[in-house]
Amino acid sequence: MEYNFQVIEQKWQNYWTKQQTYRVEIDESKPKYYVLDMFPYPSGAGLHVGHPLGYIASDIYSRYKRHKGFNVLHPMGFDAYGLPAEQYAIKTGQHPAITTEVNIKRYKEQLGKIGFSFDWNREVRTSDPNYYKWTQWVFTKLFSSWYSNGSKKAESISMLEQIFKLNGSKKVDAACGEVKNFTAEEWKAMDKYQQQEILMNYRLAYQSNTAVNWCPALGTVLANDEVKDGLSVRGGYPVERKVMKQWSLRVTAYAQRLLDGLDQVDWSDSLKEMQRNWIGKSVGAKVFFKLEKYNDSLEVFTTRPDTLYGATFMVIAPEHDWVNKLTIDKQQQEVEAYVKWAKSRTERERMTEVKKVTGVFTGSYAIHPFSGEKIPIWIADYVLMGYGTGAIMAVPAHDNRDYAFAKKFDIPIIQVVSGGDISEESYDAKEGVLMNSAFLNGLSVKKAIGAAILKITKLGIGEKKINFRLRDAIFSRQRYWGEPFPVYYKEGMPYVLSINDLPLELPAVDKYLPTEKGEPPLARAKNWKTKEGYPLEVDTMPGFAGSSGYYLRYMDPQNSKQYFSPQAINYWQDVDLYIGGAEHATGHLIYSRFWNKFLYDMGMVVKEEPFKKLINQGMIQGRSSFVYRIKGTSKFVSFGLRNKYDTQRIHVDINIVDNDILDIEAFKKWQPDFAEAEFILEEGKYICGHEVEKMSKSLYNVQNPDELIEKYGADTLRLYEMFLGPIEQSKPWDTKGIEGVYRFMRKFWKLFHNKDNDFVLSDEKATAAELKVLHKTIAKIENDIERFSFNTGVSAFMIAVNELSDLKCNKRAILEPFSILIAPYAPHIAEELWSLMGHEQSITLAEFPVFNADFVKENDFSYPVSFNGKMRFKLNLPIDLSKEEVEKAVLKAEESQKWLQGKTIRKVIVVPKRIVNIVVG
RNA sequence: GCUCGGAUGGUGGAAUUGGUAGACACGUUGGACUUAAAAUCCAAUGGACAUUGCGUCCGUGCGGGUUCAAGUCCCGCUCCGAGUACCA
Repeated sequence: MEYNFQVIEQKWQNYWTKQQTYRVEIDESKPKYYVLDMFPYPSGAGLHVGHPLGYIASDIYSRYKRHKGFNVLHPMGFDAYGLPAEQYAIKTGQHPAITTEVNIKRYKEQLGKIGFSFDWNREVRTSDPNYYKWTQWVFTKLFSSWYSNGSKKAESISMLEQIFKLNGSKKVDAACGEVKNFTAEEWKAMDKYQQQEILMNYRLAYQSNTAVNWCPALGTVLANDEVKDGLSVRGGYPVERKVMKQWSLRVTAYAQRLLDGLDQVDWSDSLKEMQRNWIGKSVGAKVFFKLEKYNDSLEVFTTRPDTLYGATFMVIAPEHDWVNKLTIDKQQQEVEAYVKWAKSRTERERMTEVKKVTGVFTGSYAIHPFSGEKIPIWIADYVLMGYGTGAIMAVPAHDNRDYAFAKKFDIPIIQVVSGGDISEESYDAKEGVLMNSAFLNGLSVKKAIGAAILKITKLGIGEKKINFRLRDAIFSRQRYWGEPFPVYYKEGMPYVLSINDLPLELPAVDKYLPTEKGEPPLARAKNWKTKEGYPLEVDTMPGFAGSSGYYLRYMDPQNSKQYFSPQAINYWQDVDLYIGGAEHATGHLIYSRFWNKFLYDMGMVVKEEPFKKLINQGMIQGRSSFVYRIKGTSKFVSFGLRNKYDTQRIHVDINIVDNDILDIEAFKKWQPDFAEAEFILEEGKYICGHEVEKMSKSLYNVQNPDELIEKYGADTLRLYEMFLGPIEQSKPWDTKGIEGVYRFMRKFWKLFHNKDNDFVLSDEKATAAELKVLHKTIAKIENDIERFSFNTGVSAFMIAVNELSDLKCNKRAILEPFSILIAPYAPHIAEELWSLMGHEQSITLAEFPVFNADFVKENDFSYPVSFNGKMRFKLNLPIDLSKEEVEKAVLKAEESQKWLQGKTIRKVIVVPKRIVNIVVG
């Protein structure tokens, strides 16, 4: 039989489905291994060749681990909530669930054709009530928890209520919002409403007033990238900063643990660094500056308490609570105008116009805590309300932003650290010796920081403080297509539903738009209230809600009583290998870790970090093709001649270009405009130009996997995607090279077949040469898979098949183990050959061949002999010669004489089994 | 600006610990087979010089350095990619 991949692949895909080959259950007799892919959002466009890259790699690894005796959990599911389906629903009125269902079906078909070893019994979809029941449930748990800095973990709110009842708030060290201290008596005297208000400041899922980009015309909150120049990208309506009541998750409570956990995981340095920057820990001090006119102090955060004597002014953010309090009458108008202007700017604008220095004087002064001098308080939008206290002490000599501000508004600049020329620019480095700083003079920066903190602590005007850049995650969306919050309101206070009332299913609505009053779409639902008649929350959860804990649900996906059973978590523990795109570095991968740490505190999961090893697959870029039209004509000129004319470069569909040569007839048919096209050719061909760009429909460079599978088969596609290059590297897709892999597949097939294409294997004993090829390859493949070097693995197969072909080897003793080696990469052909060899069970169950070093032992080593570092010739020598013997043999060798002639030997370096280098002069 | 990656033939890439640079493919060229094409097979293929052969020199973004030996280590640059952005 010919290598008929279409028949073979169909046959085995059916077999796997029918036999449930990849179904996996807890099996205490085997070690577990959990391989996870980042689950996809099922978009309407389907998969392109870039999507399966990571899935193929993880599939190879999963299959390999199975051959190695592991019980492998390798599931797949869908991140099914998302904006595109909702937008489509708004446009067409079709329920997003229907769109999503259709898209998922298409995704599963496409995935099925590539031959993945997913256990589809464990599929999860975030939009499935049986799944989001547990997303909602975790939310209720977060709502009922607070974070104790003392025990460094989440504790229950009822415990906190007990503490308040007994001791008041004084001794509670919690990650919380701003709360005024109260005594036990005061607590007991409060009414339920007041108590709930206070508890809200402690909950890990809490409601607070948060500034958002509100677009009244669209009736929704927009993300930063949905706003441009103060207008909505969609529709161009005005957008304003508005404070709204929003649910948030107190991710910041876990900042330190999120940072510490990075030391325990096997992730790339760049990814860990990204997370560290995102968490943004900075160590410094909080310092209170007394106000001149009030018996009150302004709190600031600084990382440079050593430069306190250089503080010549203070700045508060335009949103700061004390703007009114600090503004004197004379400045009133100016301040109001400035604050209004600052508020009209979106965060994005403020970011992009970094260089613009703006600000206004309040007219008030603070008192310098050390020198007692008056220093002016300004308002400027380079100070952000969201970080630190929204107020700073400005040290223009040693901070470039303060410097620019002081220069513009003519504020004194006092140098307090030696080094740098203050007349030109600020000196920000943390190096030098203190000056102009009274008791700190002469100290190094490092020592001065300590001394300054000691002093402010003694004076009771501040203390050491750690700040994080990380912000709590806003968890509310005014959208339809997301998880409903399991929350109802009683007398205006939010309460969560009990587990018996979950899932709270997404209700039907007549339209997927906000109401006329500007409420979110859920407000349109009929009877959107509890049994008791209390109104339910109308916001929904964001995209990252469902993806934060999906890896846990795969462990026990059908459990209707629990998120997952204790047996399941005790067996599967955590994800051993996680493969996905780097775009989730700071979103999903922070939220998931937070989610997991919370569940860890609850005693529900057994590992504090969910993802042991993580690999970021690179992007597959497109390779666009171009034609060159002479401007104003319908004449097209070939690539090499394009500079002789005034041309316009036009993207052309890569499907009508082969090896940069344009299919002219297909081009004419491609678009009506080109039907009458004329061509100026080179050597009778139209050569296209090319460039690497992102893969996109609009650039006509999208390669769809279905077409390639149709033409070459899934095994070839799998091999080729791996052969393209290292998994973590971005690389252009180029269909050309797939032919080489396809040739290899047929060559491999031919090893098992004679000239007439009959399946023939010999049972003769394998020769030493054949065994050497096999075992060399076993070692190489094993090593390459273990270090995730899948591209070199493919070339090792090619080398082995080339060598076995040269040896005319068709021996079962070699080809049987070889089939197992290749099975993780090319499972269909491996199954087919395996069954032709007479096996009745799937090759999936076969044990990985064991490497035997005896078969690859060499008697000789071909020494490269260098003179002054330049390789001149090779000399075959017995492998066990000593250094001295090698040296002797090399110097005696005929080829050496030419290089030694008339020279003195200065040194001879012999590295056994590596190299010989002779230094002559 | 800051942080993290990266740069090797015409192309994708290999070289795992400092030890033969360019594995394996693609493409190209030539040849075999064929009426012809496809498929297949064989050979050549980093550059320059020399081609009568042995060959010789140069070569991993650029400039230095360490070393018997550098694609790999160190210092200084250039360019490209990703992330982030007034974080006090």
